[in-house]
Amino acid sequence: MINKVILIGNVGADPEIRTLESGVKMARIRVATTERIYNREAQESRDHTEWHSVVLWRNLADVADRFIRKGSQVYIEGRLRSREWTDQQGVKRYSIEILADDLKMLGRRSDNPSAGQPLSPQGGQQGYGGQPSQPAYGGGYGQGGNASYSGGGYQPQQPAQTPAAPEVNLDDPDDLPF
Amino acid sequence: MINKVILIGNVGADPEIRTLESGVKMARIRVATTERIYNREAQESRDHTEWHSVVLWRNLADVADRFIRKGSQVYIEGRLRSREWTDQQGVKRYSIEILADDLKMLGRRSDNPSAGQPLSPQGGQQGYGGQPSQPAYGGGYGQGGNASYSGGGYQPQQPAQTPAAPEVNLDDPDDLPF
Amino acid sequence: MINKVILIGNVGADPEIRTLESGVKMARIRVATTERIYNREAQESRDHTEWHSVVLWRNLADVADRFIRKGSQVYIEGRLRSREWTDQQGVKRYSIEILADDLKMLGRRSDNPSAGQPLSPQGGQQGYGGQPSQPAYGGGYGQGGNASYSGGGYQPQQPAQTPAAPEVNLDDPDDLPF
Amino acid sequence: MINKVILIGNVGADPEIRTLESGVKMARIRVATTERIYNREAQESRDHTEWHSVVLWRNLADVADRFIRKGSQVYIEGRLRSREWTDQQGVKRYSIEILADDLKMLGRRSDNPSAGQPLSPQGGQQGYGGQPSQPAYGGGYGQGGNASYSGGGYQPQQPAQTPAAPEVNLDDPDDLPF
DNA sequence: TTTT
DNA sequence: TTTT
Repeated sequence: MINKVILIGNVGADPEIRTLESGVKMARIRVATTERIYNREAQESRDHTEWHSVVLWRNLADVADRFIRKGSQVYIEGRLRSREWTDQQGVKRYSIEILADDLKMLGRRSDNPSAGQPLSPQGGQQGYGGQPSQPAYGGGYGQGGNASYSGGGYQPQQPAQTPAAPEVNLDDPDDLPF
Repeated sequence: MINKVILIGNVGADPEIRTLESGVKMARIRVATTERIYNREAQESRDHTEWHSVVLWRNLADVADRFIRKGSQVYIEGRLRSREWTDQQGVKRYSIEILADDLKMLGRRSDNPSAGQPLSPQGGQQGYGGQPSQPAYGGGYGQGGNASYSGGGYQPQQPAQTPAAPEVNLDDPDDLPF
Repeated sequence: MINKVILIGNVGADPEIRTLESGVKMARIRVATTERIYNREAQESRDHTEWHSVVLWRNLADVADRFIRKGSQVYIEGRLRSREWTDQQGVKRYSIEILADDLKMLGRRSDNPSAGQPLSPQGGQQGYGGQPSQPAYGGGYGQGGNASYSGGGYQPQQPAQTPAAPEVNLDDPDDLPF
Repeated sequence: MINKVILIGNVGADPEIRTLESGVKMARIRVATTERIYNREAQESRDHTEWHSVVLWRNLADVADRFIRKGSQVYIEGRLRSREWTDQQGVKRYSIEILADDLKMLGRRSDNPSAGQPLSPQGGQQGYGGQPSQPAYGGGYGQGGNASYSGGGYQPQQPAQTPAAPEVNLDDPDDLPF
C-alpha cells in the first residue's frame, strides 16, 4: 500500500544514461548513505556505508544527466522495486532497485562540479540547449531556482523530455482554493 | 525544497465536504495522532494527542467523502500550508493545514462504518453513481481495489472528478523498462 | 546520511521468531505492498505486488511475536540493509532487508486474529506473561493503547525484552519545556 | 499514531539559543521550503515559500548552535506540535511548531559560513570546548564525521549535553546479528 | 506469501 | 564507488 524510500547521500560515480529506442531516457546512479552504528556492549561506534541502486526515468533522468556528477549530494524519494534477471552463467539473479519519484540536488550550485554540462553524448538535450534566454531548470539549483523534478504523475499528453511542469504538485493558490 | 508530512491516525468526525462553483470538490478532516510521551526524570509516561487539520481536493476529496467516517483510520501524506485569515472580530489569524497529496484507508473494509455511502448531499458523485457495473473505486478499499488517490500530478486534460488514474505514479512495467 | 524506508502493507505469514544465545530476540516478516501501475500508452492499469523482507530486533521482535499474524496490516519504518551470504552451492549471494526502527499495528484490534497469544514456543515472554493484571501493551492497539514500539534508541541500561519505554521519543511536556 | 514531518530547506536566520535553568539547551530555527506551484488553467507556475518553526532540544540544539547559520541548508525530521499561548493583549493564540527528532547539515562543509564557532554566548559547550584532542562532532559534518544527532531515544541515565551516543539507532553489526 |  |  505504501512503499516509500527516502535517501540523502552522495553519488559514487557519474550517472549512467541510456535512451531507449522509444526515446525514453533512463539514468542509473549509485548513492551512498553512511550512518554511525553503535555497539552497546563495547560502547564503541563505527560507520557503515550502504550503497543504493537508483533508477530514474524521463525528466528525472534528464535532471540526473544534467546535474548529477560523482560526489553530488542528492535527495531521492522513490519505491523499492525487485527485479529478476539471468546472469552470464544462466543463473537467476534477483536485485532490488529504488525507482525514483523525486530527485533534488542538495548543497549549493558551486558544490556540483561542472553541473549543467550534460555527460551523455546521445544528445538528448536538444529541447533545452537551444534556449539560452529561458534556461529550462533555472540555470542552477539551491534555494530559488532548483534543479529538481518530481516524477510520477500521470501525464498522458506530455511528450518525454519536455521541460514543462518540472516540479509536480498542485496548482496556483490564486486560482484554486488552497 | 522538501515539505512533507506523514500521518497515521483516526478521524475525529465525518468529513466536511464542499463543492465550489467551479465544480471542484474539497474535503476537510481532523486527524488525531496519539503518542506516548516520556518523562525521564519521573520515569513516567502519558499519552499526548495532536489534532491535525487536513484539506483534500478533487479526487482525494471524493475518496474522503465516500470512505472516511468518524473513527476511520487513515494514512495521509501531504505538505504543510499556512493560511492567513481574518476572524469575526477582524483580527488577523494564522493557521496551518496539511494539504493532502495522498490518502489511504487503513484497516479492513469492515472497520469502516457505512463506507461507500457518501455523506455529502450536494450530489457530487454523479460520475460514479450511475455506473453500477464498474464501481469507480472497487466498492471497497485495501490493496486491490483500493480507495485511495495520490493527488498532485500535473493533469491538465483531466476534468475534475473523473475517476481516471486513481493512484498516480507510473506506467506499466510490461511496456516500460522498469 | 538518510536511509529511510516506510512501508504499509499486509504480512504474508506468521513471523519467524528466533532468540539468540545472548537472549536477544529477532523476528522476520514478509510484507506485501500492492500498488496500481499505469500504462500511459495503453491507458491501462494493473496491480503490482512487491514483497519486502523485514527484520526486527529486541522489543520490536517481541511486539511482532505477540501481535503480528498472517494477514496483519502493519506500518514499518526502517532502513535498507544489504547482506552478503553464501548459499548451499557455495555461491555468494546478496540480499536486501529492511531493518525496522518502528512498527505499528494498523486497523482495529479485532482485525488481528489471535493477537496476544505469542506464537513462539521459546518462551521469550516471561516478562509479560506473568502479569495478567497489567497487560504490557494495553491489551490492544488502535487509537489509545497501541501495540507498537519504536526501536533504535541507545538504551544501555535497559535489559532486552523489558516492557519499559514502549514508544520511544521524548519526555513529559509538563516537566520539560516543549 | 504516526506524526512525522520531513523538511529540507534553508534557515532564515542564525538560530536562537536558550539554556534553561535546568541546564537543558534549546534552539529555535526558521526553515524555508520553496516549491513550484502549478496553475493548470493558466499553464503557469510560480514559487511558494513556506516558513517552518522548528524547535530542537539538548544535543540537537547543540548541533544547531554550533553548525547552523543563516542560509544553512538542513534536513529536519520531527513531529507537529501545537502550542497554546497568550499574547500581550491577553488573547489566546495557537501556533504549530515542528519538534525535531533528527537534524542533518546538508551540502559541503564549505557551504556553511563559520561553522564550528558557536553563536551562543551562554557557554553551553563546556563539555566540548575543553577537548581539543577529540572534537565532539568531528569538526565538520557530511557523512563521515557528521554534525548530526538523532534525538528522541529514551535515555534516562544520560546527562544532557553529553556527547555520547550522538546518532541513535542500533548496534555494531559485528557483535550483534544484523 | 498478504490484502480486496 | 561517495562524502568527511
